[in-house]
Amino acid sequence: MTERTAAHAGGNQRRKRPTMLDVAREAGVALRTVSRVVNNDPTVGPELAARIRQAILALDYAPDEQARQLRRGVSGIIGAAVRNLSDAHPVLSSVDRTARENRMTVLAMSTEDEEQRERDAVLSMCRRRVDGIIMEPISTNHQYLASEIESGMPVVAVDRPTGGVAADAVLSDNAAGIGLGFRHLVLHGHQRIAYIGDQERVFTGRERAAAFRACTAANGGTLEGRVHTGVIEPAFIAAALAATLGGDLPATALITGNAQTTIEVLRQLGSAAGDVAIVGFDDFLLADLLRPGLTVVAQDSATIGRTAIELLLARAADHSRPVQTVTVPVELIARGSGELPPR
Amino acid sequence: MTERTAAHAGGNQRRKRPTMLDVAREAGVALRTVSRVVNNDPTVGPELAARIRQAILALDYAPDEQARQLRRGVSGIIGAAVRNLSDAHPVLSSVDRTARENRMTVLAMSTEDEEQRERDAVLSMCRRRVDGIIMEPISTNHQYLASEIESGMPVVAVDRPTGGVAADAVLSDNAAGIGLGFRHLVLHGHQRIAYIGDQERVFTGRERAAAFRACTAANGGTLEGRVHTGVIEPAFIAAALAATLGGDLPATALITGNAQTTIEVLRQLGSAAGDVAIVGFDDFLLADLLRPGLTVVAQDSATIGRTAIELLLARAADHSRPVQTVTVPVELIARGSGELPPR
DNA sequence: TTGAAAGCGCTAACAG
DNA sequence: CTGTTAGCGCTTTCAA
Repeated sequence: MTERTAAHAGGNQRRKRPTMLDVAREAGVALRTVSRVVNNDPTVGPELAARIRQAILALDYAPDEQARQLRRGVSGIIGAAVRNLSDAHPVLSSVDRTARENRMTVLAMSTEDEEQRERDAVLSMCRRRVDGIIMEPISTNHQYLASEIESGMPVVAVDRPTGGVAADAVLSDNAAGIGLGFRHLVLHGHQRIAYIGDQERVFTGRERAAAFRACTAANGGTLEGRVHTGVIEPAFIAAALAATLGGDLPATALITGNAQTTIEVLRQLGSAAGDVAIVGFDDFLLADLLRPGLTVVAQDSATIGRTAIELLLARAADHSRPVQTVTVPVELIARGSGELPPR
Repeated sequence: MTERTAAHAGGNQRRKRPTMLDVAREAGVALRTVSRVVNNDPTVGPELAARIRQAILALDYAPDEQARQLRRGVSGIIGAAVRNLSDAHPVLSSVDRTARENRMTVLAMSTEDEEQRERDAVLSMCRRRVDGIIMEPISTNHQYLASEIESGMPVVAVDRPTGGVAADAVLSDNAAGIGLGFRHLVLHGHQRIAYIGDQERVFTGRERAAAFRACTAANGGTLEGRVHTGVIEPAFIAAALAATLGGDLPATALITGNAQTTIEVLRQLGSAAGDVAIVGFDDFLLADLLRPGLTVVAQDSATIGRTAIELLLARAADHSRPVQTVTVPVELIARGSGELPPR
């Protein structure tokens, strides 16, 4: 690591920031009048307004949002507690876009899938008096939010519902997604289909596994050795793969319950990935560049993010509106891996 | 999209949030004393402190960070203006982690590679009085930040330097990275190596293209038709690929200047990707799952993010310290595509 | 050790 | 149309 050091900092002499009062003095008017101009209040004489605007430019004045918002009681900030900031996070991106369309900015904090972190993040957002919170719940119990919600903090859960308190939520249609994948595989000749996915104490893991069981039963298949749920780790995936692909009647097709599972499965299958049909839940970048291309059940992140903001703003506008859960459709994208015939 | 609506919102009756004064009254003490307890000031009698803490719990009081920070003059927030929030953004993740280690939170805004958006984002962060700003510059001129920097706002540029104002910066060693890739390909027998990358008005595009030219020259090769820089779009990539891989003496190896270029190149090459050796600048998720695995020059995002925060905090602590540019080493990761022999 | 009072920078009643 | 006067919820001199 190389460090190149310049002669000196530009702003050695730290200039004091001008306040609204400075502008008022500069323009020879009262504080209130400056405030009016800053807020585009039309009830200011045109020449006075011009003089004030000139003073603003001369002093290079910019209003202090923190102070303004303390006074007005709104922050213009929406908090987003998401699982992580590093992986592709299309929902966060959509939230950000929609927030900006509504002249709000997003304060994102990552929970790293830890309950404690979720709690810290969300409560710190509350203390910062954000105008609302969008969260991907990690905990299953959100009692700690009860008093905040009661105080009028809009909270919208995304991907999973909250537990213990009523809050608006935006969820993907997990059951339909599994159904899509399952039927797709059956249509391509598969009868022995297995499922590998997240632990069932996680909401999505539970919903998807249940849907898979229902599909299998409806299709007249056996469930024995076909459903593997657990913490996504190499060892678990290895065991699940051995169990499903080994034996007398190995599965000819696999449904993987989320992106993390899919990726680990592909990694472990290596060049054998072409031997078994795969439909993955969740789309991800580069899934189309794999060979075979990965067939996925894709969530509609854009709609999810937009809907979350809409629910949040609706609740902020009307605190007594009924709590709502919106289910967003998913879509199957065929790219090759899900169309492989049984072998 | 299905909407399920519950009977009624929990918090129909919006409860007023308790203030510090409420706590003081509840505990029968002065406001100041509550403040002391909240800030862990040891000069409070133990039993009084206990009584106050009890009142805090009873009222479920949480201090208003916005007010506290207005008064103290710090916000506890670091602004991060990054190119986007959706793609994997390892630097943002590292910034977030390091910020939290320093008890600060990150306000991330995306610039979407637009100069106007960068300006809006950064100036809005300034108005919010964040404690410092980390930015991936899009513009080449940052005069608009001069007065803010002069007022003491710490600004750290990441990936590219600022223009027109002196600010700390953290950059990857672009020249070394290109050198690593180039030598790696030469070592594997390549003499006709081409470069496809970002337009040269972008700092990194310029640095990497220049380094590639220097390497080629030092290696005694021709530059004719070997360097293609432009806005990364399918048409540009198609033209570049046609030019480098067609003709009498087609290139046998490719260096791609950034992740976006690499991905588009791979997409267009399709199954022909195994015919030409490729070293990509920038690592990305799943690069190891491609076949052949993608050989990359990887930036050290963790170090970049951590260093950015460190520079920011150092400047916040000492506004007259010299401006510094830190160059972070890169690393070549061989996965197959860069080890293909010429053909 | 505790308390009263004065602001941080701004907006919002209410007069003139 | 403009100015005066109170605060938003908190920290911080400065006395007691």
